[in-house]
Amino acid sequence: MLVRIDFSSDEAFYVQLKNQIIMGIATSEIREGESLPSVRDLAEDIGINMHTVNKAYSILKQEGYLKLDRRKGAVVCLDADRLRTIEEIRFLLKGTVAKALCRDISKTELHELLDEVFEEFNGIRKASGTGR
Amino acid sequence: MLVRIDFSSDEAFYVQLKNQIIMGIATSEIREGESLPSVRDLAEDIGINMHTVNKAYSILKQEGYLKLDRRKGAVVCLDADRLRTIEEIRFLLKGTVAKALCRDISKTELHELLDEVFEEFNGIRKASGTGR
DNA sequence: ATATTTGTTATATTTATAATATAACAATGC
DNA sequence: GCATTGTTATATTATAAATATAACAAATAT
Repeated sequence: MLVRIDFSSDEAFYVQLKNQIIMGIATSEIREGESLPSVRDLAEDIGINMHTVNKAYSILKQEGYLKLDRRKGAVVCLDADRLRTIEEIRFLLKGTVAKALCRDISKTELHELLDEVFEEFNGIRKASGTGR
Repeated sequence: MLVRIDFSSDEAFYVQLKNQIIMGIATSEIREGESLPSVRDLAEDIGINMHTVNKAYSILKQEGYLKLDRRKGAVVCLDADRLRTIEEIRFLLKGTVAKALCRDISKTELHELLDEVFEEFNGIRKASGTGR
């Protein structure tokens, strides 16, 4: 899977990496059971330090996106409990809605934008046997 | 308007302040044309440095939430162009949808969550003559 | 069996950013 | 005139990010 670090961004490298991996899982670019490159390989590939990659992997493990297996490496394994995820999403939406309200963007418009973003994902997502 | 800094949070003070002010505008706790306390007063009130408050105000000014007037102080003034805001919201939604897809949270569920968050805001928001 | 690669941990250093501390300036209000 | 406003400048401290080596145990490969 393709990863690119923006070295001029104000976002921390490990955050960029973490988000791109989540995006990769969401678009089925990388699927459940599949492995990511080793921390050393990926670090070499994208031009950052091994520990920075390790930090991203560790957080993704803690947040329930990866399982770190000695034989298979970093394996995509989505086993977080739904309730906590829903609370996280509610929190994210709260910030988004706040900004929308400040700009007189209506509830309807937000729903439309949400649909558009979903359409965007459907365009990128690859066919899958799992239904995800 | 009420502001409280969580000193044990991992979020930077100026980010906490910035988000709480945006939340305050969204809930009409503070309205367009109204002023925030001076950087020195607010800093004193919430127990942080003047420059940290100034940083939050400056960013809010740059992002089109405040206008800094010498006579009135930091005045709420929402004049950002809609297109850029919509792009920002689309970006935020993209991240949220990605996480939702990883957890098998459906489009319908997200729409429902969005409605719930709106309901939450409607509960908090105070009546206003402007329609905001 | 030996060598290599894996995740993982430890320690140290450098760099960047956040936060604080004083100080000062020009413009405004009282 | 005097206090307060946003604003800028400079310096220091504290924290976090990023890098650099190194090492260990477990697993894989040769």
